[in-house]
Amino acid sequence: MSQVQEEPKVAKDTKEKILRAAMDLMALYGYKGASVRKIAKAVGIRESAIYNHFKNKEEIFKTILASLFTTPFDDFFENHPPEKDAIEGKNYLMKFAATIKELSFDARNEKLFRIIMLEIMQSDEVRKQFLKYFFDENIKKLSTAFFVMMQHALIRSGDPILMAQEFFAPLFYYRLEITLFRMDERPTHSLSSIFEKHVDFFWEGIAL
Amino acid sequence: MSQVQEEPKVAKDTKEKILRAAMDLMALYGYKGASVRKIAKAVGIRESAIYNHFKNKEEIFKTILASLFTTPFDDFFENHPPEKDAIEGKNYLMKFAATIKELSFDARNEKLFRIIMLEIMQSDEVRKQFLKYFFDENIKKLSTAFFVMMQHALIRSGDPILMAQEFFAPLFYYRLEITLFRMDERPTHSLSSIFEKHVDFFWEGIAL
DNA sequence: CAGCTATGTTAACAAGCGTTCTTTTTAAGG
DNA sequence: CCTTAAAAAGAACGCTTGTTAACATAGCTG
Repeated sequence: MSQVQEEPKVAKDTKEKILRAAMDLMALYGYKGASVRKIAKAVGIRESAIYNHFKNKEEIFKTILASLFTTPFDDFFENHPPEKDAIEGKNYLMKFAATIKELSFDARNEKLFRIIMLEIMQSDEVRKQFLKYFFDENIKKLSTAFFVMMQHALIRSGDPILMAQEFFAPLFYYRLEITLFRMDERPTHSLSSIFEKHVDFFWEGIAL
Repeated sequence: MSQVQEEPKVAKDTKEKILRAAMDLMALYGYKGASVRKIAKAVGIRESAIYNHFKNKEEIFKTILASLFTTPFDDFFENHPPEKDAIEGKNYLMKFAATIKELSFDARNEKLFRIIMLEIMQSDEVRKQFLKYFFDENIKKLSTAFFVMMQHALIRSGDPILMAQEFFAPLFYYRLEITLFRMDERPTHSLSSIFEKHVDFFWEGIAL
């Protein structure tokens, strides 16, 4: 019995340690700056031991990438399908902004965002995924929400996609600002209410 | 006669060639990826000859940086001081957006923007300058414009700084989108009218 | 023309990189 | 206890990196 957990315990442990260390270092120094030796040292093993767990450095990065773009937004739209919940109007937008805000102040998501920003101009894969999530899918879902709001005469009519971009862009902008502030250890508490302010301002501009 | 151009001709020539080559390569591969040897090869000299013109690689980068953040926005606000011209209302915003649009489709500025985005998480100096220009100064000037518009009852009242951020963020977002699209050789002509659309949408939200 | 300075080449350095090979250590199962 | 396989260490490889030193070659200035 116990056929379920057949895998070697320690191995999986260090494999995850490697991924965690690699993620930390890449979030700090980028793909190139996070050398195999530095990663190994952070884990507490020799660099050659890394190759017992990963084919090469790129595979480490690929593995991290795979976890990079999962769930952050999918989760929201699954729990709050625009077709149904967008009726809430401003409240729906507030919930969305609150999600972004949460992510902005979450340590793990901060690391992921850093890696994305560090490699977005270098890695085709990162850029592809970024465009897919941050521009295409996200905007598409949000535009559905605005379309629904228009149908229910909650907001003025117009191009839902443009509206979605206009709504999302400042959120992205503030999120980037927080990350950059934090890198210089500048305080970010003044930015903590900016997401709500954005929704207030935006809603006032579109509400009927 | 011709007393004007007293300086050594060839020297300044190659020094500028080095800067240009370094800028090209750094815009493509980042600071680390643009090795001294690659730069030298692009210029057509040996890597050691570089050190006749610059103390080290970092000095090359610093020199480029110094030219990075000059004038793009300063020019606009000098030619269109918000205290005087913001009376134009929507037209003023349209002019500002047009400037961003121009920069987005200008080859040289594209390179500068790439370098900024590539090094913003790595170089303290780049980040500092970026925050100064793209967030602080820019927003401050724009907020003056909105303040003037409020005084003249062209737009609804509110926090001018928030309004400036809300106006600028989508411009930045679209500009980033264009750069990313172009890296994948995706067409950007569909984005050429987005700046005007943004102004239209935004103005409708704040106009009285 | 001699000499100086600027600019270039050639060669080399120490260090770091990703990766591979061989050997040793560790842990588990029959 | 012995076998076996996994995981780690150690050493080395070929390569690239930034930088320096020694030397050559111009071109201008006296």
